[in-house]
Amino acid sequence: MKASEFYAPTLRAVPAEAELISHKLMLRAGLIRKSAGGMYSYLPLGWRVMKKIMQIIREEMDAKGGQELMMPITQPAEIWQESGRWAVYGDEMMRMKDRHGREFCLGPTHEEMITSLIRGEVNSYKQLPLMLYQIQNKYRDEIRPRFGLMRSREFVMKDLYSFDKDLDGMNISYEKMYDAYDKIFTRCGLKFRAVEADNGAIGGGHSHEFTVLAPSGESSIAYCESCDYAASDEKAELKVICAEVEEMKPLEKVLTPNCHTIEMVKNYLKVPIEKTIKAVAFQDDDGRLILAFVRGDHEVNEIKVLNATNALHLHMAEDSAINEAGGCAGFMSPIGLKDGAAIVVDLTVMEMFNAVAGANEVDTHFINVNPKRDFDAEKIIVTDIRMVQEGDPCPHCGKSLKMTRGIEVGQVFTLGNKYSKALNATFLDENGKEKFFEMGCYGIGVGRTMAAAIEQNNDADGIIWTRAIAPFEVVIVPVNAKVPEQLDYAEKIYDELKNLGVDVLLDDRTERAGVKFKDCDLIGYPIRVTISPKTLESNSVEIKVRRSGEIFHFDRADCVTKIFELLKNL
RNA sequence: CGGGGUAUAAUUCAGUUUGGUAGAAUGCUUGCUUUGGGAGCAAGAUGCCGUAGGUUCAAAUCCUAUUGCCCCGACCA
Repeated sequence: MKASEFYAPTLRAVPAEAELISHKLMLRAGLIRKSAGGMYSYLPLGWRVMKKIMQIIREEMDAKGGQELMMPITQPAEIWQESGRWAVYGDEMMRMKDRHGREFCLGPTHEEMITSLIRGEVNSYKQLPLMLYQIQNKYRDEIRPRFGLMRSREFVMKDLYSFDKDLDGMNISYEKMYDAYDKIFTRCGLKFRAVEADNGAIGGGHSHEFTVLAPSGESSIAYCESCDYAASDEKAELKVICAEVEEMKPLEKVLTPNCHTIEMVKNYLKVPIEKTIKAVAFQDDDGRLILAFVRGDHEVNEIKVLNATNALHLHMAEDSAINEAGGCAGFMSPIGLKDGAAIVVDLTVMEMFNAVAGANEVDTHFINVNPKRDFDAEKIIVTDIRMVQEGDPCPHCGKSLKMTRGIEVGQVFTLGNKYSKALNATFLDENGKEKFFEMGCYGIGVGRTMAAAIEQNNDADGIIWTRAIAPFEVVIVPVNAKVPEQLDYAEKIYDELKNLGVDVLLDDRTERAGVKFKDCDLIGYPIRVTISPKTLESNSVEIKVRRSGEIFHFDRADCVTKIFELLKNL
């Protein structure tokens, strides 16, 4: 490809709409343009990257036995009504009617579609397992689209669905996909983690989110550097932290005037924060009071509290509800509460000795609280309800966990028979017995993967592509394309590289050298080959590696081979 | 849906307070010079001042409504 004929409009000024580095660079480098909130055109340069990522995905899907197909974007309401999700999906679904008034939606996902396609056609265990996928636009009318391709309303997604005859088969399919995802994101040159996720209401199986590590990401994760454990902050399991065993002293009430925060209590009583017990009061939708207790330096994880109490939603409790239960805001204690409130105590709290806790009276705290002795075991729920913190021990290997932020680029999920059951999709097993398919679904956000790659690989000058997904692997720059010797020389190297199968761009534009260099850095081609009067004179070429900034001078005779070798490590 | 911001040239932004002929830089076109890190000189083209009402002799500017976009939050997974 010749740059003089290639449509790659770069911008000098940073568009005002972009906040995120990757978003700014995608606009400046001419990869994408916005048409409406959360809707983007992919320009030739951006689409080249998308196609390379899709190709990697296809190769890895096919390697696991996946078969590509293509389903309609527009889906009839009936199948969604059948699964019960037409009503549930809400405003996030883009809906429309045809001229006859029939209802349709633009597919936010394709479980219903693929299941209705399979049922009736696949009716024997002999046809299983089956893995079908497509790469297609998805539509989700997000409340707040943001960060360019990170959260958009129309986006390219690879979605694969697996069908198995039993749970063992389903788990094998899951493992295959997990492995494929690992290979895909590794090939894309991303630093990522497979993060343990909870699949909530769907239940029954496993779920992992593949998360690219980036400070700008929307999800927060805890991970271990010593083993491969990683989990989202809300899902990270935590082990008990045992305090040193002490002799239990008698429980005692002390006055703590105006000390309604842990910080104040700690300072007033001059005790370390690890010796205090903190209370957080919630109410659920039914008005039930839920009291959560964690160590003073810990934070309550609302999701875990939710799960421990089977509540649907939590909000901060009204003072009146606290008083009714016999408590006192700011001085809450599990000791001496009336029945009715759910009391959830973190595991670590139970291991504390001679601690400080509220006394359910104004300006009063207990000292020498020993939960094992003083809490009424019958009335409390003891479980892990704290939020993970940097330095917490890894549940797998015990080393310190680290916290980071990340971008979720893919997810693998087992569905069991949720959809096959809802849509009555069955087959006959070895015994002639009718069974529901055991399914799994596996998605990758292609645009988000591109954005994440940029987010993770850039500098002040622009993008730094990994060779595998770079729009071009090599760019050849004759510093003055008006000089025939330079252009001829460049064209010969261009042809030779092309013959070797290298994806190469010849920047034959008659721009000044500075403009071309700036564009090269901005767009981020892994290797730049410069042709100038100096290199012509010595019959050589100058090579610049974008990522390292290294500069090499190769003889004309073997430069093509050397460039080819260099590429292998990029 | 709540809070905040914003809308003027292809892009980034002045101009709005105090109403009076639409501005700059970059980009674009043409010519000459220049050619290893976003060149110089000269000549150009480019605007429903988001939209709709209102006030006024006169509105980019004041008033009302409305819409788009950006950020924070809630919601959703």
